Amino acid sequence: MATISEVAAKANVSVATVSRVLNGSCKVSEERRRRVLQAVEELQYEPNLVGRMLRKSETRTLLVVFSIMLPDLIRGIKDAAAAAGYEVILQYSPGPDTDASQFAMLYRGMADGAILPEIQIDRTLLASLYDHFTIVQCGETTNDPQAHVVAVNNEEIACQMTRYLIEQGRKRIATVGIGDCQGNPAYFSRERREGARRALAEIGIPLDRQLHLDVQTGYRGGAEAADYFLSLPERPDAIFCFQDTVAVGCMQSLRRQGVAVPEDIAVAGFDDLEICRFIDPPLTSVKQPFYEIGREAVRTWMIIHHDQPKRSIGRQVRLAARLVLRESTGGSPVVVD
Amino acid sequence: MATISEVAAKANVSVATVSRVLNGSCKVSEERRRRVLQAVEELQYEPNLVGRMLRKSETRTLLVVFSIMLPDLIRGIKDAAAAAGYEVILQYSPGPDTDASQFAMLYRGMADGAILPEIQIDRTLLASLYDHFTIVQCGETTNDPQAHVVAVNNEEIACQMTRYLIEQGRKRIATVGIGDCQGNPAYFSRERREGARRALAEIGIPLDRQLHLDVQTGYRGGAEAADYFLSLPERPDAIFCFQDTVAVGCMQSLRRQGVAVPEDIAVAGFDDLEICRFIDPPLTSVKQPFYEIGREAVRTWMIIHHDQPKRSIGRQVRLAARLVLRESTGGSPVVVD
DNA sequence: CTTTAATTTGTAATCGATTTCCTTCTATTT
DNA sequence: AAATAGAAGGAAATCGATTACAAATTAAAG
Repeated sequence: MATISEVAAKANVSVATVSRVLNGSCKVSEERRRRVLQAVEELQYEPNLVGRMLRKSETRTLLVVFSIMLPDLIRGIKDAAAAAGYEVILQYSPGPDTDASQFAMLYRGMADGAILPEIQIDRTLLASLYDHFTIVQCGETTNDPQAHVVAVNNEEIACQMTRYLIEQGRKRIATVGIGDCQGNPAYFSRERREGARRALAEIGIPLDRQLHLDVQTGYRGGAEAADYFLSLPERPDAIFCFQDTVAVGCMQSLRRQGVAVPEDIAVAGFDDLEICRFIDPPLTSVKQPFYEIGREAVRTWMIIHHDQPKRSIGRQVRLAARLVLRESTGGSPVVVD
Repeated sequence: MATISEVAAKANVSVATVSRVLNGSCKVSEERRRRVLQAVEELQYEPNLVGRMLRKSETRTLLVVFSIMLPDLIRGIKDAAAAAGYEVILQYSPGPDTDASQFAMLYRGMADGAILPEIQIDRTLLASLYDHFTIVQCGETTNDPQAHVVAVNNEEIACQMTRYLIEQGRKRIATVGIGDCQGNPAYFSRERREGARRALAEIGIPLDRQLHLDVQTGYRGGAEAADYFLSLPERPDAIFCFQDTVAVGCMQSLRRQGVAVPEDIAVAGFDDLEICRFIDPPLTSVKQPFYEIGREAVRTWMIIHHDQPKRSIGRQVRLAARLVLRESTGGSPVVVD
């Protein structure tokens, strides 16, 4: 790989001139500019990012730590970052709790800040990240007024979904949320459950503790939830899972035990992953605008990073989601806006 | 974030001494070492990777460009990289063809080399990558003897799967491979198809061109394949898809059109993703040892990078896969080693 | 008690880029 | 033709770490 001095030597100019040609400060004569560009071409020169980062004390790189792969969200992040001249580096953090090791890139100066999509993380660790860097969370929410969050309006859309289930004649409506290792529900689960509670309250049904539990993310968690509900003396007639993978696992376990979906128990999910259309019965879900969430998260990051005095009020963006109705909840399949 | 000079100032030593304490060259007096470690502790100092990379002209970072998310594979890569003292940065490259922009990190000096899991990529681009960097491919294969590849023995295991389908009484066995935008099949598809061909040849059935096609990766490709097969005058009685997502899409389309799986048509997949156990009927598949593939890919990278003269013979590692038999192919569900 | 060897420590160069500062050159004005 | 303003380009500092080399200190040997 060629360096700037090799380009300078080949073009017979100083390194300063090469840098000026490539970075726009346009006080370079046409003749020299041509020579430089030709040398760049011939040597296939690409400026070394490490050198630039060091000199500028800025990496122009965003760290994205994700726990579940949402292609549209990643695309939204990448597109918005590219538009702002930033690189993106991804870190995969499996498991319900994200630990400090995932942020080594941040602490060691390889990124200017981070976007945390759908990440559950210890409050203390999160606070220390906020102290040192610009951090934007998305998907997962929080009640911390200083946090920067981009997410859908969980409570509202969960309320709508629950109302829809009620319209379909369901009365014993269960919910399955996502919890971390210690069994604390994710904050988005609380919001969604609150929406469900509100819809039930509207028709005078109080919250039945038995019908609401939190599991770990993934198919297995859904299967466990189904087994639990089937063990109850009074089974639910609808199960609203706060993630599609959980709903898929739930449906599988119900079917295996001879329970018909949606006839005996309706099942709804959340996220509207592609799999929803490809399982049997197709799964009713909540479509999150993942691409827009990713894009907004980066825009928010840019705003905070450039304009914001440290540790002021958090910026919280809520986007609209919509119901996607399919066969798993009975009724006729439509998309409700 | 503190720098090495701040640590040096606080400990009242030179920066060289701080570096020596932290990098092991152990000729530092106990007294000074203690002072340095205390300053490091108090300032929460973490060496800046950008500075280190520049000085050492080495990033100790691997770029991983992936097109489909395989958690175990990523874990295998991360674990092996960490064991060798390397960082990993992920890049997501959706779509069937990976273009040069995904490798900017490499060309701009942010990584020493790359691992390419399940990546389909233009030969010319790949060759130019091999010219400049240490590259290891995994999952996807190639017939280039200079390439470094870690993968399962596709032909052998596909042959076994096809034999199993034949044992189950199937005779018209179709295959669905993965192709890129131009319709060229991925190399792993060719290998798997050759295995299927061999198994059919063993019982005297010649290859029927009509029964073998390539689609784009994902559920939709599988649905398209199913539609095509159902349009044939003589339908197949088994469909062997070379990716699980394709098989899932295929089954959905078959079911929607009233075709019973496995009674009318058996379906088998490849990869043994978690979803296989959670759809109905559970999907027979080929279990790839993804964690080991990731680990071997990194080990291979290290060997090539440190020992190898440029552009010598490629290192090709083949690992064993095994059949996972479930209801989608009839028969009794078992795992065959 | 000196001389020499061994060990520890600090100074300064280095990696590749950007940018400040200063010099050189050209063009304009009087 | 001289004076001055303005433009263009080069030399050198800078970012944060590592490390070769030189200097300083200590230990060992005579």
